[in-house]
Amino acid sequence: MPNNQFRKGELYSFITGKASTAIARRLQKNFKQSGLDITIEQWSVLYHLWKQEGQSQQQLCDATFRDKPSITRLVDNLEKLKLVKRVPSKEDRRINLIYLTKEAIQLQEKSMELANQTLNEALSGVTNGQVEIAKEVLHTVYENLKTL
Amino acid sequence: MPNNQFRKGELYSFITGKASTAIARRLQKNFKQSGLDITIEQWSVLYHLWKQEGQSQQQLCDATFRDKPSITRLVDNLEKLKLVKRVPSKEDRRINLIYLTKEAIQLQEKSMELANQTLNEALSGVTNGQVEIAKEVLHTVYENLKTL
DNA sequence: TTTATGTAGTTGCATAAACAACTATATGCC
DNA sequence: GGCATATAGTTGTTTATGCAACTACATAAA
Repeated sequence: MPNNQFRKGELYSFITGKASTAIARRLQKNFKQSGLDITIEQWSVLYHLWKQEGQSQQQLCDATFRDKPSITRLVDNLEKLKLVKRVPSKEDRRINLIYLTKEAIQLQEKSMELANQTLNEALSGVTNGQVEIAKEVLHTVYENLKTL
Repeated sequence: MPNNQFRKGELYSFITGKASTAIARRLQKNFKQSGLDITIEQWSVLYHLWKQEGQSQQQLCDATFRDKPSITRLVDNLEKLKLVKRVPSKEDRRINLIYLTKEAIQLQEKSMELANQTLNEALSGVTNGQVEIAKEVLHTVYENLKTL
């Protein structure tokens, strides 16, 4: 393990993920200031449904890297907010397909604009080349660890 | 904003922090397998106390990027586990100084070893140069956003 | 057809986070 | 000294996560 010694120094910031916490908080704050009353966790589910609605809860688990109970409850809360609807699949009665309401569809544009704006605040002073490498590293880390 | 268009592509992975979630889960799993019965959040507080004990709760807030209620409750739980003790400051009676118990001191070596091992699992296949750049980017993001 | 096994989703419980409201102590100014 | 203001920490409420245990349905083999 040749890199071992080198790497020991600053494991803390990697493990605790202060940067992503900071981005999440800032996005939440920007949502609030614009009168958008959803959590970032709820937004992260909507994000995948905007790309493709009618996904099963299991598909949302895989897409958002959450376990099944987490998605059950996020969908519960999104349903209470009248942003999504559970529709039982006709082919497989175990499955709920999740569909967006009109209200949720209307949230897409504004919230994606806020997300982009937040990301630009976050990455101010960072070059595209650096961003690319950071993305690669984070992706590799995720790939290395995603399998339980 | 010349980089705007470029950056829009993959905001999602940045914002949701799947990589740091994955590291945190893996470390938690490695703790459990070694019979270490603490959460990563508790570990992150102990981490700063191992470097310097007798810090105030406010100092721990700053160090761990958490708000005061979060630290109050983490210290509550660490106290229940008999890993730390609150000692009222004699100079300023508003302040609690947090000290480690013998049990907590004994946890340091094993848990840091597991943290290093987890980080090496996470960074397998990533070069030192890439890690350095990723660290810089994450640090810049944190600096850009840390002020509420 | 029955039985075993796997998959989708839910519920209970403990821990943690964000935010607002609160208490107690300290500090600085009149 | 007395009052305003700031700081340290706590408590309540809502939302979210991780894990284990559970129900319901599907599939494949005996």
